[in-house]
Amino acid sequence: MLEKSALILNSFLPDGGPYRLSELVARTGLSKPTAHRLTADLTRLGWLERTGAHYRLGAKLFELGALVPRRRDLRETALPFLQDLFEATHEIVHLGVREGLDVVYLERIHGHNAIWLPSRIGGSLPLTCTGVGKALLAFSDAELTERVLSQPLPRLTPYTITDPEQLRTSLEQTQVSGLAYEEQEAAKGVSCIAAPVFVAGTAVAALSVAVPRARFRPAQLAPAVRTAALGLSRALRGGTR
Amino acid sequence: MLEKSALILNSFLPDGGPYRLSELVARTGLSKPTAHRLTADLTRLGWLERTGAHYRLGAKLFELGALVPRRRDLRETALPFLQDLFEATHEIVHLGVREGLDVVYLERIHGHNAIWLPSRIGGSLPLTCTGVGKALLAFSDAELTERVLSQPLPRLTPYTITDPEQLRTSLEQTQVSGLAYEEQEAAKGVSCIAAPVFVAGTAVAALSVAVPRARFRPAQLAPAVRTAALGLSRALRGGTR
DNA sequence: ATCTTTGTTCCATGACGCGGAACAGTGCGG
DNA sequence: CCGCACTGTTCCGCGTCATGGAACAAAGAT
Repeated sequence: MLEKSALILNSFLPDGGPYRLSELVARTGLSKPTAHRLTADLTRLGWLERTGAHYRLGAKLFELGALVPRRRDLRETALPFLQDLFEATHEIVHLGVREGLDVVYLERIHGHNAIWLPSRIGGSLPLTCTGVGKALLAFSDAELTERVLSQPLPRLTPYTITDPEQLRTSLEQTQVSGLAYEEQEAAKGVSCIAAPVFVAGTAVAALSVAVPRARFRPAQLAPAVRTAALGLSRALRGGTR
Repeated sequence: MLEKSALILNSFLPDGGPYRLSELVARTGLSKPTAHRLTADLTRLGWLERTGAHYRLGAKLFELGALVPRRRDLRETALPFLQDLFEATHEIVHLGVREGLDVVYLERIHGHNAIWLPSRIGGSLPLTCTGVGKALLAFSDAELTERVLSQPLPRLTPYTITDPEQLRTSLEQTQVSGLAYEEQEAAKGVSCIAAPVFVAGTAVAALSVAVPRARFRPAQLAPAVRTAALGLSRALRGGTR
């Protein structure tokens, strides 16, 4: 019952629908009457919304999701630093954390005419081909790095690094510089520079700036990203101090 | 089963816990074994998280909540305008929509040393004592206004307007000016100016700037808020045009 | 050390979730 | 205009699994 409801709701990942009843049946493997009854129940609870034949995730989930402490608290204290970074660069700014072998984005702010990127708030991407992901991976347990490098590296663009050794040297470079670079590995034509956020010696998050390749100027961006990451690290350590 | 799970999750509103099992039992009215079993199930699904004796809302809800189309789409197209408004003012910027007799906040951005406000992303406040709420109410059906005015107006501060006639004239003023003012009605020491966002003649959202009373300069803020609201209106109407 | 509160396990009962099947509504193509 | 295919909805008998009282264990409190 609960598990079947979770099947339905999870079938909206990663892009949120909308889906018709028969599509949900196909995606979940539930029987038609069961899916029908459950979608009706979920709609009454506000977890789904129905317009005509189309089901979408419901507003109640938005309210609950915004309260999730592990996400909300970090996002809240990070926001001023993300704003600083945006104001300094006027490029797309990300905040992300690690979840298993993926990065989950907690925040993503941008201005007008923002270029397309696969990153979404609440969405996940591989650690291996994103700026935020590489910053997190470079400062995680060596054990995790080995696990990631030992399996095939997912490819998002023709420029995605899929050779483990090449990725390893890239990670080693960020370990010495404290900055992760990513060039067209997640989206064609866009490069990215990221820095980890440390609390008690472990990288708990990372933030990044994504820039169209044409106007990618690492020398300008690096100090801004590093400054924001250090500021956030300090804020997380010391409370409001 | 589903309903009881919803009882548990909803009992985390409005501030997200954490709660112990016995607190959840008290908040939901469920029996102890049932609550125990359901929290275990919800934890397996990632809808709750447990650290020691404390339950919190889980990361899966954050992922699902971020996908809710009715919230995500509006937030996404509004963000650049909210950034403009923040950059112009460096004060707390809100985006909200109406949900019943409340306003629900979709976005809330701020810088360092932000003052305290009761508004939270995903949280709701009365339409009657918030800038965003008054902007929405002033441009809704007269029927809704009458319904709101006919019942006792909730009070958040000593300055909250609780006299229906006083609120009515305030709403009439915003109808002619296109701007809603709120002075210490939601939080002591903070004033707010808001403007509605129109699509096809109806106010679908509103955005606002909240400012410490000491440096509240309406003449500076009004054009910025109005400009952002008009820009967002146009963007919602015309797509990317 | 005793009492109180909280968390966990067990189990007999029966409520209700389940899905096959049959029906109704919708849209498409001939 | 009619039939066909598909989707959505209702029905209902079966059997599963959720339910909560009770008893037990663990953790604080006095």
